[in-house]
Amino acid sequence: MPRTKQFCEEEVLKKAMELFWEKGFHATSMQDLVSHLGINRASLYDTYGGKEALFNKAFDHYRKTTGVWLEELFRTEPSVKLGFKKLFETAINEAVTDEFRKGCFVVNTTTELIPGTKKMQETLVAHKKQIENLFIGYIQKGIHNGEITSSKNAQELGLMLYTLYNGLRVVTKVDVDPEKLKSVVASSLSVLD
Amino acid sequence: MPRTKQFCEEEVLKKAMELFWEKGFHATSMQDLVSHLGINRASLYDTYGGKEALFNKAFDHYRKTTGVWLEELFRTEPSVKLGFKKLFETAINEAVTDEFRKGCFVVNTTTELIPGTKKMQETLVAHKKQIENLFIGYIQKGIHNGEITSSKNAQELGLMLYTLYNGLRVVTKVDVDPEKLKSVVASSLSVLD
DNA sequence: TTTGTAATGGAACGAACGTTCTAAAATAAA
DNA sequence: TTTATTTTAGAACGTTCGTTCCATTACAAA
Repeated sequence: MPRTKQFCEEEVLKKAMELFWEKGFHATSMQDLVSHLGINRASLYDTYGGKEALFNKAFDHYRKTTGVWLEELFRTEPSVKLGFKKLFETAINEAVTDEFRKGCFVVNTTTELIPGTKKMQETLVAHKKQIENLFIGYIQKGIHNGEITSSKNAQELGLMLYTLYNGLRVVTKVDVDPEKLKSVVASSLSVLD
Repeated sequence: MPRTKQFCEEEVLKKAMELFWEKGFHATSMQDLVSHLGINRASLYDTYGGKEALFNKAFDHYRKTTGVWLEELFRTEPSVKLGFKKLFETAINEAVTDEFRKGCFVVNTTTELIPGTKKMQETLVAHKKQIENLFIGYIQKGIHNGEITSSKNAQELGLMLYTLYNGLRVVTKVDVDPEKLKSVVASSLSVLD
């Protein structure tokens, strides 16, 4: 009696994510989505609900995949300084590579939907806390390792690097000079010495 | 024969600026503007052109006023480190004070309209260059003064502080802990030592 | 092969969009 | 006061918005 789905929910969600990521919530129309997702308008509403519900699902998908990626990076890279270097340089390389200059979906959503969307604000507060804690935990690991001087304040360093990361995601939307930015990253990470 | 205007163009522009600043380009409707500017719809079109033209004028107004303010700050504050401290802490205090959490109009516009608006992209590239050069020039002044070690790279420091500033404008839209952020700023500015 | 659900294309909905227009009211200059 | 222009309120334009609905087609399970 139950039937098998004839399209892959996650693949469609990924396409929706990329569209919202590139154009933002308000500038992306349902017609845009219908045109690009490869499924019918009615199926879209049946499976994901309306525009806002789809956006939230797409946003969650982004958080999940990038979160998993970041945890993996921090888990497998023993050198904290190198781990952060990889994170920042990945962002730079993404900016150079991505022909659409989408930037960071979280940053874009933060500046577009705050103020105004209370629910999203809560999500973004939770997200900030989550990523900040990942940063802080990783730095603490470095302190325990002896890689980072134990006199350093992990919380402060974490917030600083998180802030810098957000800034990087903004300035690289305007223009990218990978060499300059990488040297900025390198010298910024000297706060960990 | 020529008549005097019956409303203050700049005051109206300022109101438009605040609306676009808070809600962004796409989420601000002409009806919103008509409702808040205090002038008639027809006058709005006559004086400022359409929505896009009004947005551009409002955006230029923001650039101009903040640019003047920043130049004044850098011109009158002889201690470079203190000047940057004031700049960053002003952003933090603004985030605490502003009930609407508008953030930075330039950052908001960057993430909303890139990619997609070629003309705006060019404006934002010019803006980045302008502010970066202000940063760099100020740092160079500090190097000449002897406040900053002459071995430092002014360009790199400028770009770093500009990036951090952009990041600050993003993270403070999500939530604000002024004390934590001020200590982050303080320790970040130790790169100038 | 039959059966019931999934997916489709496309029409249709009311609402809101940016913009234009008109005719009346207000007001500064002559 | 007369005159010329600005400002006004509001209707109206065609378009697009998000959403719903329906008849048809496609297809997996029985």
